[in-house]
Amino acid sequence: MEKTIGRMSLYRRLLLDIEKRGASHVYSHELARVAGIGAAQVRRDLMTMGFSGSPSKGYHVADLIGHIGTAIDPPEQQRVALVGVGNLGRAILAYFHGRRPKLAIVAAFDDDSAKVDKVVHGCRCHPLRAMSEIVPALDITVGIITVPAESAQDIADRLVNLDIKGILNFAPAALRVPPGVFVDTMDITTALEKVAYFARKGR
Amino acid sequence: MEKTIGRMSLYRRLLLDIEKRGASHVYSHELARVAGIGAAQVRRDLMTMGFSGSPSKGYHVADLIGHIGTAIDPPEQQRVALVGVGNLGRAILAYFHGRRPKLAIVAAFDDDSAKVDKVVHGCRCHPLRAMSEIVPALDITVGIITVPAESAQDIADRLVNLDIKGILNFAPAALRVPPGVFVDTMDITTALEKVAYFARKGR
DNA sequence: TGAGCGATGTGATTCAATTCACAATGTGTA
DNA sequence: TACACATTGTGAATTGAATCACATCGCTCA
Repeated sequence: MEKTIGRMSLYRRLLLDIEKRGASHVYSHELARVAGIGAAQVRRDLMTMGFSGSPSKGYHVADLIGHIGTAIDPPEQQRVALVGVGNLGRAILAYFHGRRPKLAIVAAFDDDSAKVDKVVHGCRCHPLRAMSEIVPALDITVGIITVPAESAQDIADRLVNLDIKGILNFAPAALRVPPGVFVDTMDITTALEKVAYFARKGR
Repeated sequence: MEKTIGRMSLYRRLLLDIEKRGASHVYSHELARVAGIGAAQVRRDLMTMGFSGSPSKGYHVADLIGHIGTAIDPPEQQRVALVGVGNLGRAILAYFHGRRPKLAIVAAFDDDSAKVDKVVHGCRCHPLRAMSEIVPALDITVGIITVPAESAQDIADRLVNLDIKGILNFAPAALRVPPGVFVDTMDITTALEKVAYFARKGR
């Protein structure tokens, strides 16, 4: 079901597009085509999420968008901290700045004195030591790790101690966390090596 | 087997660390622990790659590093183009700059006139129209897409026409490419939404 | 030398994700 | 109304990854 959740966010983006084009209904095979997957996959996903369409009209676009929202959006604002204000950290701050009111990066942390107390893309940068105060105060439940591999585990441990429940990790390191904390690692180096490999070998 | 290839790159990083600490051999359960997975998984992966250890000594670290290298590294330099020199594009250029001689980003493309002909983190930025000349001239086989979602499919089509065989896509869009072209999409928004979801709901 | 121990290598199994295939259903048409 | 059609919803089959479990091997030590 984890994969299904991941696709919901994609479906919603595609549906917003479709809605903008003025269509009120969409067939599973249409949504599948733009999502680049099979129609059965789409129907299975929507079934898993408890959404029904009607035979011969398909799925009601606006309803489905709403349904996805209630299923995957936080009911009220969910707050995120970003640790490591390097190039990648700044890119992520820039990307999310003001984009999702419901899912906002509200604090950044970095020990580089050139960055501390600066406001980067709408987000103030604090020293690492301030984490233990700011994370609980702002009720932050998700962390984004964009520090070098060597410090990633240490940062993860500290975030876990501060009761963070989800981590999006960009460091090329396998984080170990206790059960109950969800981690997704996006390892860009590994991804590029994999793409390069299959570009050479095929499949 | 795609997953196995993806883990090889991780194993190598961990093994380099282990080697640095002076160990000449490593057990599957040790490697598994630092990789955050099961020991059987590690053995299965190494078996898939045709590497053998010895019972009671484990795997020879230096040999294994070498074996992984010949398995997943390009025999000679493989060249990569990056399209879209925004915040994320720059972060990726900075990260890979000079890091992998065998897998080098050798050209960047962007139509923003403030960027064209500038050298960004060791990589010259060309206008998009120059792609059709530069990509074949430099024998580039892999593309990284860091443009907004709207233009991602267009860029992918152009790269495919220029005979690129692998694409690492950061745009939140499902790219459609002909068979024989490998695509990996790293959708940061979707990933963050997924992490936020499981941070709230658990598992 | 040979018995015991702790690894590896791997067939068999489990588990999850995807795809198939078709009965059930709503819509349009005559 | 009744029929034909295209689509949904979903059990069943398939695929693929991860895990289990154990026969086998190589050291070590008595």
